[in-house]
Amino acid sequence: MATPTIRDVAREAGVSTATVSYVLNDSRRVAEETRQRVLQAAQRLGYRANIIARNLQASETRLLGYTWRPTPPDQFNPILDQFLNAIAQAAARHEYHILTFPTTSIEEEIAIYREMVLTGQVDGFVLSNTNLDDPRVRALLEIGFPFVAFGRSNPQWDFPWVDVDGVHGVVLATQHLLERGHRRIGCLAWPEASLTGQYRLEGYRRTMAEAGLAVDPAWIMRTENTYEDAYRTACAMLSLPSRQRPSAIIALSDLMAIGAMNAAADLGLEVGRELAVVGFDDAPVARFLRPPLSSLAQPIPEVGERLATMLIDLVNGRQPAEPHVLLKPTLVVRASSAFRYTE
Amino acid sequence: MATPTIRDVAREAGVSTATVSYVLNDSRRVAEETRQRVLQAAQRLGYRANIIARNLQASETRLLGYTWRPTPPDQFNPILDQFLNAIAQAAARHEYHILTFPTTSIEEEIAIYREMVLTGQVDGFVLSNTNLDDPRVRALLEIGFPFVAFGRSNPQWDFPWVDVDGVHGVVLATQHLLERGHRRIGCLAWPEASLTGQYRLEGYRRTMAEAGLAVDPAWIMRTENTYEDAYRTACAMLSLPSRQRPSAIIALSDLMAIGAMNAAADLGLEVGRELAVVGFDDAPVARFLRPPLSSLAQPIPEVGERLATMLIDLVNGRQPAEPHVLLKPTLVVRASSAFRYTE
DNA sequence: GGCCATTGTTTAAACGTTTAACCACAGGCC
DNA sequence: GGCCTGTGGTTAAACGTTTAAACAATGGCC
Repeated sequence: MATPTIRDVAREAGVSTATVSYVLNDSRRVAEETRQRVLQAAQRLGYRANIIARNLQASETRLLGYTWRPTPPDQFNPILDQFLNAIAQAAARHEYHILTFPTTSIEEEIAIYREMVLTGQVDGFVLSNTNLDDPRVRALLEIGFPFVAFGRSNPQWDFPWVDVDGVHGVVLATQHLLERGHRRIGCLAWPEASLTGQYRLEGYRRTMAEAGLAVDPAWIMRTENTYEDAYRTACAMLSLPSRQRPSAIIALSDLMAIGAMNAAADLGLEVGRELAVVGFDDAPVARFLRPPLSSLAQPIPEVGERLATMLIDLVNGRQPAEPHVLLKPTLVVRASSAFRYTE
Repeated sequence: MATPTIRDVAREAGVSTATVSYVLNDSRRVAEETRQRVLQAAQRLGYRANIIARNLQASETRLLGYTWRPTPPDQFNPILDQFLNAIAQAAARHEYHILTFPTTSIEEEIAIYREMVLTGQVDGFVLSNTNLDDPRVRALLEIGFPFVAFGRSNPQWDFPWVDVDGVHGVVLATQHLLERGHRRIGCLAWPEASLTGQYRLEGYRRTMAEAGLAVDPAWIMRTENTYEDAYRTACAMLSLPSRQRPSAIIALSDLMAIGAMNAAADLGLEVGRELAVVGFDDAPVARFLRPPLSSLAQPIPEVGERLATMLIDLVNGRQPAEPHVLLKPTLVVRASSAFRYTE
């Protein structure tokens, strides 16, 4: 009843364990007749090689570690599901699996990385949500352990990453709004410390400049990525005198976009007619909002796919073909910004 | 530079590997002086026992497997984040970790379970989203491998599960609506095949019966758990003649509740004044909707916590103290149903 | 017939732990 | 002095693979 080992198969086939291993892994020439005997014996016993034993021998785990901070109740994580799935799927294709573990702070996260490296629990790590001078990146570079990151960190540091081009995304959004007739466009941005926030804001600034439009400083307001903050800040922006008030708002996340939409509604402004709103992330719920929210969709499946294969390359000592990948988001236009705006 | 093994520590401390192991695991009396020498040697070398080797020796993996179907684009998964975190956290407390892997169908899922059991890749499984006569439950019972399920399946089958009491949840919701003056209450339900759907609907039926109210068959409409279906179905329900039309709708999920809210809006009915809507799951977005959506919150952290500890008990051959746990959801009342209704 | 190459198989070490079984020694007791 | 007990340590097997190295048998060639 206990699961059969390679020894059982060897006995059953009247052959040594080495031969069994060679047959099953196709790693050496074996006489056809013997081959068949072994295969049949394995089949009969329902034998499958034990993974831990194999891993010990190969001194690898075929596990990739991933952790993320649990989402606080005033936010939501629109991509975890897709992201996790994408990396797990790509990993599975190479017979790797994802090991998830919870962490509550960056410090704890780093401590656990160290511990896992030392105990040999995983072969590499996937980081997400990196920031400027991210201490996790620094730590892993210093340890010299394989990892890849969803997001950039410090141009000086050489490590493999995949990121979504925030500049390009917001350029698309801004151009789209300009096309629809908007001239006063506001941006609900993140604190300056956020690298992702910097890129996205840059897209806005650049496009406005190229269009020859001056940006009123009151049109750029920074807040934390929470609904409440975004709501309050949008209220402030929309309470500007009517000649100064933006007719369109780009929010750096869908969560904040929802805050803006609700602020507008509470101030008696109709989103989709008097005010345009565009978000970022294309959260599943964006389609279901009233009006449906335009948003920048990140190619999360491809991000995950690329990260996983890059990491597997690294783990196996291969230099990834493209260690820095910048993918383009696509703008999904919905009713919140589809209308033509006229003064 | 290579990570040190127990042999290195033994050499460094001038002692055998057995002694090192005994000291580090506190599994036998060792003279204090030797103990210190070993501890210091280990410290000096930064030694940590290799997990794979330990696992091979103990023939365990300290991994718990979990898989879920990626959410299709017309739905969302409001609890994955929390759930995964809860089980990972509880598991970590006992030095277990979660292994995630993707599957695209129930059949594939079962095949992978079989494979993982045979190759000894995990010590047990966490199932979620179980249904009546769930084939996964049947397969794992037949294999005789440790698992726990979030959700019930077949009263005849004896297996450990944790579930949220759907009957009680919808009883709460229905009572709440009755209290606010509603008499014609509709229910957006799931296809009959859904066990969870059966329980929830039962809560509605029971409460209506206890209140002595006859349920018009047109008030119960079944659809798949998608936004589009829910929207269409809600339109149908709200297009009933005004004396027959429900003044309140209980939807079996927040996704469907959103469909109902939008249907109402499109038919010119004001949710929160003319129509009450209550959902189920308390998705993060429920708070941000307009009006904010009342919903039944599932105690997901506790579900995950219980499941993980139950599974770890099982894996270690202990009978879980409570193998069947039914937790109560709580009703979160928000503006979508807080108002008092009068004809 | 001796030598060599080729083919097919086995032997045994290795991966890094844990742990049962054994051993050495000291002290106490008769 | 012999025996027993307790203490503190070591030896070696085991977990289940993979794989380098050794070995045996066969056939071809000079």
